[in-house]
This record gives sequence, structure tokens and C-alpha cells, in this order.
Amino acid sequence: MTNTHDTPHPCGKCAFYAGSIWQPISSGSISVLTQGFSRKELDAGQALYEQGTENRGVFCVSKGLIALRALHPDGKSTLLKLAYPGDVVGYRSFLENDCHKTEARALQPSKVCTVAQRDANRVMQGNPLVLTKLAGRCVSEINNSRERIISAATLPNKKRLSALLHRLMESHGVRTGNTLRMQLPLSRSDLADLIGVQPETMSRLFKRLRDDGELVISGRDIQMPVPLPTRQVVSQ
Amino acid sequence: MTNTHDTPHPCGKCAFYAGSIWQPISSGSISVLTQGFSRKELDAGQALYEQGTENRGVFCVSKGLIALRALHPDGKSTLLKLAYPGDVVGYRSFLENDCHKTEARALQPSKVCTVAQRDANRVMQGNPLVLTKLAGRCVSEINNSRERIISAATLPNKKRLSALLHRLMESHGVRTGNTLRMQLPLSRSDLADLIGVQPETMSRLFKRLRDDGELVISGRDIQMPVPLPTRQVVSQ
DNA sequence: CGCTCAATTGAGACCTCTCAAGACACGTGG
DNA sequence: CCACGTGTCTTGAGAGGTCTCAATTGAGCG
Repeated sequence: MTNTHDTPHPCGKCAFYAGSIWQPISSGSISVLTQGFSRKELDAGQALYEQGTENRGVFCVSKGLIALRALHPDGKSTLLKLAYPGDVVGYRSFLENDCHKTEARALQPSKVCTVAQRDANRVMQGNPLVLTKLAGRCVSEINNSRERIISAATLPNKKRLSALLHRLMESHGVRTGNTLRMQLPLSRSDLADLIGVQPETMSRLFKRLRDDGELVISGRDIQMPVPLPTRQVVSQ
Repeated sequence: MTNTHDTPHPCGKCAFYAGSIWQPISSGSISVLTQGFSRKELDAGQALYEQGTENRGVFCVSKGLIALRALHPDGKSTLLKLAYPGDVVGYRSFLENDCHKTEARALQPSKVCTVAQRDANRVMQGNPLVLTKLAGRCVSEINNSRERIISAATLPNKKRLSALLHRLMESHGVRTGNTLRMQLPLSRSDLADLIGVQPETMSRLFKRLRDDGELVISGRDIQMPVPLPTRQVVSQ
């Protein structure tokens, strides 16, 4: 019934196949993976999963941008992570076999591939490398969190915002001559979350950066000069 | 040469055996584990490993208290985590097969069990459950980091300090009648790191908590009333 | 046009940071 | 035992930053 031979890998045509957590796996597992595999399109603002709901599998962003937010009892929320194409989301609750402690919501029109929980577990059991790769994603996430904690303790807010904008520019910016330009994918509130201040303060930080001549802002349109190549200090 | 039969599990007598990442493993792996196993005592202030050094294995705290700190180029440092008995440290660099990005230093006289890298890898390869458990530790660490980020964005410093002291009291406090009392295992600087303020601000926060009557402080000796049983709101 | 939501601006209270100086505990050596 | 360091902790003062509450502006949309 199952042809273990010529079933193509469901992620085979994905641009992020090389780094996929579902690769390599035994040819026998490919049919299991395919069985649990589905692709979904999300409009901007649409939720991939809601906080508090049961985990239904492991999700991989293939296009667009997903925001992971923790919703608080008082109605506010905190933006915890931006998931770009190639990123895996939902693995925290998958590994814990627990409900989602954050919501995942598309910031831009996005495409997400899902491997259903049951099949994901079966593939994982037959292919230890899958768990190895997932653990690698966990470690990356730990690294990211630590960087965020360290920069919060180390840098003043203005510098943190500047660094954040430069990072966003790397992903979303288009270079024209000597300037970079992007449409911010985030609201001011979300930006404020990412550096840990109130939205009003965010506005004022923007103004200060503008006054410093670091960038030109108009709504979500941002321009800045191409940064000089920063010379990394090589630690022996 | 190896007796696969009656070699005892090296963690068998440990109080944290039940939650150990090295359990259960195949009886054949026990001798490998034993081979890579060593126990080390650390004085207060002594380093388990230094930042920037190569990973030499996976460490498990069996007694005392270990501080994980990130050291910055400017000479300052940030306290990232307190590792209590039962906690595993060094697994981040172990999984990445990379050098340590933090230092681990004993805050109190401590005992740490080490499984050397080479043998840890061999045991892990033969026992997928080990990686499963390690992934679980990663997920816990992610949860901790997220809580820290959320509370930094949500609560004012005074409340964060209060929450931190209550948490420390749970681990280090002794109840006498209606009061809890502990010797702080941390310097003011380390406490300041944990909530993300300067040491001077830490002092002033302490003073405000004292003025509020929340606690009695004398150096590192802290007393507070036993908190009322907080009634958890059950979210349906 | 009028609604709504996002973003900005204003004002004042409050807090935190920095730099500096003092208080305190602890250990060492005279 | 005392003097003297040393490191930790506290306190002070002023500048600067952030927060909150409130009002205003701006942009998108029926």
C-alpha cells in the first residue's frame, strides 16, 4: 500500500530543505511524514495557533513573518519572538506535550507547513536525528533569549532600538544607492515590546534617533544610511 | 572485560536519580557512563568552567549552588541563571559542540558530577531517551528565560525584587514560627543583575521594601512573614 | 464626513543612573 | 588588641530617562 521507494520528501522543494529538522530521515519515514504533512496560508493578522490551545504539531514557516506573543491576564501582551521563513514554531509545546503558552499570529501574509503531532512523534522516534535538530533549535532559542536579557541589562534603550532597527533592516530592507529602506513589519507597540518600554517611549526614542540623524521615518517607512562594515574584534 | 551485568548506575545513589537525564539507559551503556563519570567538589567562588573554554562534558549539580554568568568585554558581567542541585549545566555548549559562552562559578561549596564529552556522546547515541530528557531541560530553560523577559516587561522593579526574594526564600529559607529567614546566597550586585538594575538601585529597592514592612534586612540576613497561601485563579 | 485605531505630543510625577562619599564587616599584619 | 587595608553595601545629590494620563494628530475605511 505504501510505496517506500519513490515517495518524494514533502519538504524536498522547500528553499529551507537543507536546514530542515525533517531531514535526513529514513525512506520508510517519508510516507509517515507525508501523511501528517499539510500546508497552510495565513493572512496578515490571522492566528496559527492561540495561546492555551492544545499542541497539534510542529510548524515550519516557509514564507512571511510570524509573531509569537504571550498574552497576559490584564489584556496586554508581550512580543517574544519573530519567526522568519525556515524557523520552526510550536516545538516548545510539542516537546512538552503541553498546551501553547504563546499565540502565533501572522504579521504578513504567510505560508506555514505543519506536521501533525502524532506523525511528528512517529517520525521522531524512528529518526533520532530529528530530535537532535530540534534540540539545536532549542539551543538557538536559548541563545536568543540570553542575548535579549544581556542587551536589556547592558545597553540603553536608544541603542537597543537602533540595534533592533538594523537587524530588521537586514531582513526587510532594500538597498538603493547608499541608503537602506524598509517597510516596518511591526507596530510601534510591538517594537516597544521587543525592547521593553511603553509605546509612548518608543515614539520618543524614534524622535531622538531622527534628531541624531541616524534615520528618516515616516510612519512605517524607514530609511537609514548603509552601515559601515563593522570590523569584528577577533578574540584569540 | 566489562561486566555488563552488575555495574551499578553511577547516579544510582543520587537524590536526583529519578529526574536524571542519564536514566534510564541500557545496561550496556552503564559502563560507558561510569567510565566518563567523575565527581568534583567546588569551594565557594571556584569556577566549574570559564567562559570561552571548550566544553568538556555535561555537568550535573548535586549539592550547593552554581551561578552562570556572561562576562562582557568591558569587565562587567550578567548573572543569567542559578543552578540548584538536580540542575544540569553546560549542555548548551555540549549540544552545540561549541565553547562555553558563560562561566559557571560556585556561590556556595558545591558538588558537581561530570560526564565527559566523549562518553556523554556515546551514551546519548545509544539511548535516545537521554536526548529527549536533555531537550526537556532546554525547554525548561526557554520557559525560564521567557518568564524573565515577560516579568521584566510587565512588573515594576520593586515587585520583581519582591518576587525574586520570595523565590529565593523557598530554596534557602527556614521557617520559624510565622517568619521565614534566610542567608542570601547572592551579593547585591548579583541580585541587581537578576532584576536588571544597578547595584545602588538594588540598595534603594531594599530600603523601600523594608519601609513597606515587607521584610527585615541586615546584611545578607533576611526575614519576612510567611506569605499567605496565594489562591490560584483556575483558568478554565 | 465621521468613525476608529495607531501614533505622536505634552506635562508632571516618579524612578533610575552616574558619580561620589561614607559606613560597615572582615581579615591581615604590626 | 589595634590599625589598616579591602571589598561590600549604603547613602547622597543631581541629571536624565521613563511612566502615566490625557489630549491631539494622522491614516484608513465605510
